Amino acid sequence: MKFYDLITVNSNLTYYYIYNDELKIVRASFSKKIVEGLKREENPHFNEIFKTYFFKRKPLSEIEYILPDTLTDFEKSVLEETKKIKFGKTATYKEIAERIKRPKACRAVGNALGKNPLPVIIPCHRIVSSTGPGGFTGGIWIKKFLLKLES
DNA sequence: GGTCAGATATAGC
DNA sequence: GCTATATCTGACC
Repeated sequence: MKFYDLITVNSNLTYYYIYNDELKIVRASFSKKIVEGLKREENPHFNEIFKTYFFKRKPLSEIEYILPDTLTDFEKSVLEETKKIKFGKTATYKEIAERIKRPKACRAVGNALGKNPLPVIIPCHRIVSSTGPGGFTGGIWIKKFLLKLES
């Protein structure tokens, strides 16, 4: 059984997350679409963690989550490296590519991050292009908002 | 400013 | 199944 809950960040930004009965996050998004058909079950534990991040601007606590097993090793590596980026820091697509021994696979890195099932928890917004802000699924303004939040 | 490289997914044949 | 095309890019021409 899966449930979801949400955090209202501001008037036009809401963070939705889905968790299972083992209290592990399985999916998150800034779009309402991923939670359609699911039952909302408020969860004080996760709620508190996300509130601390969004409103007190503190690093996200360790959160238990499950990555879909449909991800390839390459994608898992990308997400793992991304997760190592500290609060307030940024990295480039190239740096991630180099860390997973694929220095020329920077474009593939972008692709993997674009499919990131757990935005914020896996801080894909901290990955920027060397030529500009890069992109962000759902809107670049969300990325800018998150970076500003951490600055 | 165009092109190609790298991993993957999806669409079309 | 294979080819073409599209991605949150970067390097080299």
